[in-house]
Amino acid sequence: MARNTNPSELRAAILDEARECLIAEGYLSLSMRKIARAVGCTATSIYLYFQDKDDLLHALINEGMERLHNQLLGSLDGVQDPVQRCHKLCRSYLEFALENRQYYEVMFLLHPAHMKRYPKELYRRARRNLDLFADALAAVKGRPGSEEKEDLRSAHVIWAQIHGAVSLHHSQRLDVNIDVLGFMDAVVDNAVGHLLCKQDEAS
Amino acid sequence: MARNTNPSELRAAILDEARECLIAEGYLSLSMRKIARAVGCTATSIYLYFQDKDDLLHALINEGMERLHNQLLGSLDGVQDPVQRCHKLCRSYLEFALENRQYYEVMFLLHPAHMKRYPKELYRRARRNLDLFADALAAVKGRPGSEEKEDLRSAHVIWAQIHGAVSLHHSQRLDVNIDVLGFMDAVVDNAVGHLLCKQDEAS
Amino acid sequence: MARNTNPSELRAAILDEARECLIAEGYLSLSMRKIARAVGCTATSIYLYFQDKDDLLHALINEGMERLHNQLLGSLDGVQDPVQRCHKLCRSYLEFALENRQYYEVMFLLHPAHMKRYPKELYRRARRNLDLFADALAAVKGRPGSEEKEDLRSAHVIWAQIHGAVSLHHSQRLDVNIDVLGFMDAVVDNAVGHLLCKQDEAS
Amino acid sequence: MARNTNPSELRAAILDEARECLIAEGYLSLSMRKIARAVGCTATSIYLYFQDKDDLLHALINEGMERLHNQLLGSLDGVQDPVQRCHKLCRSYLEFALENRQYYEVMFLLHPAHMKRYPKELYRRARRNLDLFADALAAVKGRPGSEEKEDLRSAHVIWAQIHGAVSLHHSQRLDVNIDVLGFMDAVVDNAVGHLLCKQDEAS
DNA sequence: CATGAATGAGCTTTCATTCAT
DNA sequence: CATGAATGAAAGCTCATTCAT
Repeated sequence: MARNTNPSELRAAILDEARECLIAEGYLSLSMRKIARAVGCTATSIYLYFQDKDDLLHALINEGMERLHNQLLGSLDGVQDPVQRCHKLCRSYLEFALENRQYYEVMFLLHPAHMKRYPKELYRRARRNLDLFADALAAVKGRPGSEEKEDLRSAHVIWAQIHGAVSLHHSQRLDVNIDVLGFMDAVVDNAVGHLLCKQDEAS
Repeated sequence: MARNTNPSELRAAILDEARECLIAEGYLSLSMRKIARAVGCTATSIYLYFQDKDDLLHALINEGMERLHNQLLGSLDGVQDPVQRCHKLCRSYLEFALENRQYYEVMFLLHPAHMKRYPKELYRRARRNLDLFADALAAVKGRPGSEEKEDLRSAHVIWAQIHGAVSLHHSQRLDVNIDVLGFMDAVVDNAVGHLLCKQDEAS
Repeated sequence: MARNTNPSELRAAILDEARECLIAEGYLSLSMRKIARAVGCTATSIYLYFQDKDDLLHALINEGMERLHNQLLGSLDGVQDPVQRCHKLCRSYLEFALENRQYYEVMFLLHPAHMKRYPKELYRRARRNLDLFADALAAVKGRPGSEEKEDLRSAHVIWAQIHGAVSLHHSQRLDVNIDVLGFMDAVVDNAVGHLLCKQDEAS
Repeated sequence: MARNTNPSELRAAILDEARECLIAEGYLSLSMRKIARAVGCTATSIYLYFQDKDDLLHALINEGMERLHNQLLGSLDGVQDPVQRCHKLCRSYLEFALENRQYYEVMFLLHPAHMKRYPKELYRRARRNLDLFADALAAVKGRPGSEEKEDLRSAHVIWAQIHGAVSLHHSQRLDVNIDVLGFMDAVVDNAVGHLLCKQDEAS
């Protein structure tokens, strides 16, 4: 495992293990040494591929964003109805968040003070996930891409709704009397349902 | 500053500084030594007032919950209309969250794995804040206190919406093109508006 | 428990608790704070009765020496035969050692570097325990008190034999295949038996 | 001294200093920091060579056991007479103990509660030292290796005798009027002499 | 006689990072 | 491309002790 033929294989291995560590033990226990031990190389070697811990984290986040993007795209496969598409996106995002807790936390929750600023070019790619939501919303309203600002804001509102539910769940702030699955259903309904409601009003 | 005239002044000062440290660097870098340095006492002294780090955090959370409760209660003063009351609660909660990021993070974001279990009796007091929302919702539906479970869930949905918005903002995940205040308005509208919408349907 | 009527009751209580702590958790965990907590007074109060931790330890050792002395004396009650008396002393010492492990360690094992020099006047009292052995040995040889040096040395030899057995047992260095009780019997036999053996030779 | 030419020099230096610290202040005050300071490296560096404090202690014990073993073996060189061999072993052990108090304490006095369990494979090597005694005793009785249990016990009795003398000396519990060398002679005589005495009886 | 407040030094251990090779 | 050695800072916490009251 230690000696790889392909030179960039090690980089991949490091990312893999870092992800595993992250998912298994959380950000707090994510240490260069542990990753190195798991990969089978020295801690120093990691610095050959990543400037520092933050750089590694950024790569990790980026990877997560790609995965999320693919999952979101996949969820839209063959779905035509605009409202349905919104629904699918929410569901898909929710699933990703619930299945990748620690990952999700680094991606969307980690306090900026603990990380260097996320680089612009990476951010641009990450933004595509939000755009999926915005586009879907625009489609619902029948005007593809126009009035971007409003769609972007609406996307943020929906995002906030789901993100809030996820993060309350992750940090175990939900009351014990709440049935989690039912709650999540209600959350998605509220996020998307409101849209229709608003639309009905408009029409 | 070391020797305070008032005996419990130091305790208050520690709590204050702990809050400051939290806002400045987040939970992960909250250290007893840093707090002590900021306060102007030794780390050991902190242990005179708090059993350990977790105890200090619990005190912080509790303090925040009390403040929030008072603020929420205050916001309802003289407001009769049930829907208006919901609106007020949301606004008030939002204001608190935005103005007290330092508190807010420990109160609602800090992962339990990083902290001893929050003591039951403190939790019971904290729960009152959620109850305010649930009660207001019940009032909207015209059936005071009945169907508690559904009201509790609805309260959670609203809470998730606002909490999500706040936490995205705090962790600086909101797109730069988003006008924060406008976004927050939209969030509250969505949280409460949906209620009405649903009610209209029902009627 | 905290407020005693008799002023010197507290001193006694401190010693009692210190002994308990010592027996229960060993020297390493013996802390002024713990003792104070157990007694129900503040750590500061201990300093009213004992100059410092070493002073307290000395008092503790002294107490132990007195107890041992009484136990040794008691064991001789009604026993006339000189050799029997030697035997009884050994047995009695052994019992004390086995039943008061942590106590015993402080009395006879604690590294001098961890304690101020044991005060002369206390030492003199402690010496009486050895004297009991030396006197008994002298009696065996039929010459009461004469040739003190040789008797003192012999007493030390016997003492070393038993102390060695006890201390190997306490620090769990005895092989698992050794039956402890049988071993201790053999040890006492060896300590005393040799005496007789030597005497037989002499006669 | 920080950067050593020979890579494993530091490891040796650490062990050396640890031993020195032990003799100077005893186990209780043995601290990684102190060792590091004495060696001239940082405390962190110690962790490059030893997993933790216990690991360091185990290494120290092991080293001591090996040395003792070699010394015991050496003392038997060319000695044929069984009783003489017993005598030599005792003398040799005694010399080791007196000349290596630093080792000796960790090896035979340190309470297990203060240390991780001594690893089995190391213990097996350490046991060889006791076996030397047991074998020598069996030889005296003319039955090589048989009746192991009894020989093992006798070995323990002798061991206890010498160990007791040594440990009283180390912890400075011997009376000032005792001539140490003479005392030690008497101790060895007692340990071995008794054997012969017993044997004479038997014959 | 007794306390409450405070200190400073100490502990073991982990961390991200660097540098010479 | 990769390593082994080393560092300095920091963490949470406990300790014996002092001092003013």
